[in-house]
Amino acid sequence: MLNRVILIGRLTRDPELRYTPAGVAVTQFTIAVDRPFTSQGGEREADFIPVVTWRQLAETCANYLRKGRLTAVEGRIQVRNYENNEGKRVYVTEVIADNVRFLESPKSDGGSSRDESSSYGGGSNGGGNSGGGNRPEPSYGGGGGGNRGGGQAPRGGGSNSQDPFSDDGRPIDISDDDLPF
Amino acid sequence: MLNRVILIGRLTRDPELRYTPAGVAVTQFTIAVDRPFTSQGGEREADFIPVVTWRQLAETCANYLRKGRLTAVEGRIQVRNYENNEGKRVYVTEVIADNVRFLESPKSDGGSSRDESSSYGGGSNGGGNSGGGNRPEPSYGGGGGGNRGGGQAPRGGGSNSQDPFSDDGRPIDISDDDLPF
Amino acid sequence: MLNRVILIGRLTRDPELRYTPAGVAVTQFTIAVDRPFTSQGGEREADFIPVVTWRQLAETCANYLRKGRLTAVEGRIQVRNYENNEGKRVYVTEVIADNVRFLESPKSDGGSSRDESSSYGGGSNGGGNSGGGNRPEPSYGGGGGGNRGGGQAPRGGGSNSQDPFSDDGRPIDISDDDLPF
Amino acid sequence: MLNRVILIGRLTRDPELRYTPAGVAVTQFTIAVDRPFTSQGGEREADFIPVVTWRQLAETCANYLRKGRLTAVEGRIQVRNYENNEGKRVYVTEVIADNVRFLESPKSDGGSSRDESSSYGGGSNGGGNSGGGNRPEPSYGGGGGGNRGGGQAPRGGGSNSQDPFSDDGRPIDISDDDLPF
DNA sequence: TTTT
DNA sequence: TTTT
Repeated sequence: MLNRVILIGRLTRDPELRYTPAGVAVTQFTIAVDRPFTSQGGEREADFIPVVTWRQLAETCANYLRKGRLTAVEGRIQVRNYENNEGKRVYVTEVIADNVRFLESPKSDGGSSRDESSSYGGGSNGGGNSGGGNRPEPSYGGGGGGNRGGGQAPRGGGSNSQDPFSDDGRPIDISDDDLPF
Repeated sequence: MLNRVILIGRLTRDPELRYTPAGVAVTQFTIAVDRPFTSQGGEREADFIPVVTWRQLAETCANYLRKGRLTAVEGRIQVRNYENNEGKRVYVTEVIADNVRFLESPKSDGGSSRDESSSYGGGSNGGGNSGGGNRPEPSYGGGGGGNRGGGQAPRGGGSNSQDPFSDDGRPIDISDDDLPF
Repeated sequence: MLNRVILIGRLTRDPELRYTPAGVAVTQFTIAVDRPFTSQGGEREADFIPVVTWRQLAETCANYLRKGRLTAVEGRIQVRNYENNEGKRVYVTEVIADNVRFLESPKSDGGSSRDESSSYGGGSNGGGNSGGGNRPEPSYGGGGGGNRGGGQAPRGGGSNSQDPFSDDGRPIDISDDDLPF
Repeated sequence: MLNRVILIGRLTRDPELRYTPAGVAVTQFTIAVDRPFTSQGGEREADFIPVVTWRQLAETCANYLRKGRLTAVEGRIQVRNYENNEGKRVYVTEVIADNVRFLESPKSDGGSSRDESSSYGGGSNGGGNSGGGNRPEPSYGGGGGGNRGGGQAPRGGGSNSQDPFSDDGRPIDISDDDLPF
């Protein structure tokens, strides 16, 4: 009846934008959220939490988020399941985001995104607010918005039995005929 | 850096209380949270979200929560992983709760409460931890409290490579020598 | 950039439904939320938090919420201000709800709302989902939904300088020419 | 029974640290949170939300937060009231924070960081609580932690009937010798 | 002005 | 009285 999640953490990789066969944008990324305590060995551990965004928000995320960027995510927990190729049911837990806030401006202007991401807050921060190469930046430095009560994993017409995110690379094999948003 | 979850839903089963070898109480249950929209076929689906509580809160939950009961859970998302017996890494996502609120009072167990038991195919609470009726109830009808910034899955001294919740039945195979709380 | 509130508590009074001059429904109520600790004297205190809902959600709340009812509210904090009749600026903090969940069914069917609130989980639960007297009930026993990113206090065309909730009784003195939702 | 708030916004001023007569640290600040929509006139408005922190967290906030800094706040809504000097009851709504995250590092104020200083009219934080430059910074760029279920208005020995923030006055006398990180 |  |  109520399902709300708020996370602040850093992207572990650049986001992945795909399109469903019907052309709906889906972006997937993982954010690392440090745990509020240290482990036995005194190390700070993190939880790596998969996030999914849909439609307009998916495209904004794909455009503006990059590996290492500090990000706030608001959404709900979704648990979907599918049968893998060994006939075993696999459960996948993701945060379906309806609001994403970019807490860091890109700043870098010189390098590739590899450069940027390898630094993790370090690296050359030089050069004002100017843009990272070829992408437009949101005026506010914030972003997000979204389709609340809406965003969700599309349920395949016939087969829900495949992980839409398992076959990286090409258009995902899901149907989106009647997405409820 | 920030990781907060709030859920309201109903227990899919009676909670399971166990103890680590060092005697720390752990309770696991799953709550079903209806999605805020209907599926293609017009059915209302739900997410089944695993919840873990520790220590005092674990014992309170084991005492007062029952299958079908409407419950609010506050906590954080934790993603742990272990290697299964086929040598494959398995990821488990759970909500580590630090606050649980009992939104329904037990009402009686003798008979009249048809209404109550009809939710969730209820009825026989047989086996396991159950045994309705013989437990004290919290005066307020609420519950919870907890160890924030604390609760977490204990990380085994030597082997983290086993799902502590996979072998239902006997004392779980985890070490808790230095639980950080 | 992010503003989210989740509350569970009980209505201190029946909700008040009004309409703006342009016919937009607004419902105001206060929920009492017990504090997670006791006061000096060992008494359990509560915060009394004003909640505002708009449009469809306002009407649903007016129809189904009653004094004493346990309720979950999701929304954002809004601080508005106006100048009172002594020329002094007054600040009003409210939760603008976009999701409200009814955690208790009405149950009573005979009596007044006084009767209702005194029962508290008691009373006859008989007869499935059947309705409390003269009002339709939501099928699920839940309710809510709403206009996220939307709901907000309408800002008066000319004068924002009056508390829209101060003169109980008749149509509120606010303009809603271009409510952004 | 449940009361949780999460905010991300910017400090409108430097935080104010004080001590209760019994020596408990209290820090107050306001964060501006942009609304998720624009007003009639197309302007982006904000809510200005007062935040209170206690004890260790108060001192950390006083040490590391500054006007303009992007900050995440987690806590609960508290509504207190007192009688003002005209004998009228005044209601004050604040967020009592138990977790504060510093989303922007100070970066330095000495020289190189053009980028940084240009964004906030940086540099001289003149007067008040400031003292730029001479404080250690948290290694992670994050901060916070706190006393959950704890943070609360200290209950004065005799009179609770006074606004602890009413006697604004002069610079406060704090030490930061033993920062917790 | 407050709910249970 | 407000931040960017």
